Amino acid sequence: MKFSKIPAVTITRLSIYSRCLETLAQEDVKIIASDKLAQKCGINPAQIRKDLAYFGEFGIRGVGYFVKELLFEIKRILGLNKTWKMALVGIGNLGLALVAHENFIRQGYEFVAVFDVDPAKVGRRLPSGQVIHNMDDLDQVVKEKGVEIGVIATPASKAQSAAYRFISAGVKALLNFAPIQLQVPEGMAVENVDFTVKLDNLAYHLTMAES
Amino acid sequence: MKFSKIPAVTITRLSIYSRCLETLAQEDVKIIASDKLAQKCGINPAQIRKDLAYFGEFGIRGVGYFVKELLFEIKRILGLNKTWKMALVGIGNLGLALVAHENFIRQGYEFVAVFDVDPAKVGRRLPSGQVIHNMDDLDQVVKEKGVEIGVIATPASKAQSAAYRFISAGVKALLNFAPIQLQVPEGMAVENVDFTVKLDNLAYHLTMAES
DNA sequence: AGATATCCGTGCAAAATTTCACAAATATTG
DNA sequence: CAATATTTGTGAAATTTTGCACGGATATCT
Repeated sequence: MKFSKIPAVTITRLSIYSRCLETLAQEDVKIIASDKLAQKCGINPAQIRKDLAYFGEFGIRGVGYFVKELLFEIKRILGLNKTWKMALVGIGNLGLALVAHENFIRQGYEFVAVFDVDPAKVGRRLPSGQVIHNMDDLDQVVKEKGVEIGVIATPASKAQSAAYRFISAGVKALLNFAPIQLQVPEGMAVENVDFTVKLDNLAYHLTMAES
Repeated sequence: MKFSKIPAVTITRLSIYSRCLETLAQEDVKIIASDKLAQKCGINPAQIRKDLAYFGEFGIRGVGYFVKELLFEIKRILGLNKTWKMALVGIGNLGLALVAHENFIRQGYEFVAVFDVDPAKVGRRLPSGQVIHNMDDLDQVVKEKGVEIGVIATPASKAQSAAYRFISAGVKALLNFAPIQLQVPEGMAVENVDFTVKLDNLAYHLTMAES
């Protein structure tokens, strides 16, 4: 299938389009042209049409795209017509904030289990309802609850071992907040959310702009 | 100035190299070849050499790179030989977690001020020491404290107005956690940290892998 | 209804990025 | 010290990604 032929950046942009379209739908905009959508996203209009062309024809020439229809199609393509089950490892400041983040649910992502190594934390119940499990139970809990995405919010030093746990429990997708490059087997999907890398980009920009 | 000729991805990779090198330095590794470093970063070795070549010659043929020296040079290039002053808008779960995140300080980033619109929060002091300011004082506080990077951790609906505040206070770099495309004038640097876009990538990957 | 305007889908060219492959420099071995 | 082994820096090729520009389809206006 086409899977491997579609650039990762295209998928990232689809996600951005879907967000823009959601806003437009809320504003009760019915139809939008690629030019207008492009402007909102800060992207070239031809790029949008190209991205969509990988998956089919969703627009009407001389008219544009029906907002709701296109939104639906993009969500279908991305696989957002279901709720994805996530498990979190690392109940620190960041972990807590993530679990409490109500955006996830709205977007179709749900934390069905949380884990920590700290015996003092294990057994406690979070405000959002989840009981903190021991890491040793990860394999079992992941299988019981049907976890599909593993989220790692541990310190860098513990991230790789958390990843191994998820891998051996059969989880195929990881969202990693630890500032480290995870080693994973072929076929795993790993996405890194890395504040400091982004900050470094800003620092560089500021430094260059000065000189 | 070469600034505009250097790809953004190169800067991102430099940041990743610096992290790997820091680990190596801690492990007391003195010298490393581009092949080994590449393996650690999951990047092509020629890519590393090309990236570095934009800025000079840092290696020794037949030998490799001195870990500490290369680390120092990369940090200098990125502008990390100083502490950058940040201000945060939005003291929700995420905002609190960010301020508490001790990694930032270690990496040379410091929150010197925090803001929120909620009158109930304004005036309170965070565990990390900062007093929560009113948004109306942003301009003044930013100038007093010499804020260089604005961090936006508000809901999407408030993010653009927070950005405007920073912009008119003269801040030239923004780190945006809100799931929205900020509109900013020419010359501003904006980096988005976007969990849901990353999750959407994972969802797509999992969906494709099934079929 | 014909003329004009809008806007999608897409072939193709341009630009950007990655990767290869090798000369040049350094180190090591016999 | 010559021969062999490493490993960088880099020109050139290969690949990927972006953007232009236009045919074709739809709508609107006179």
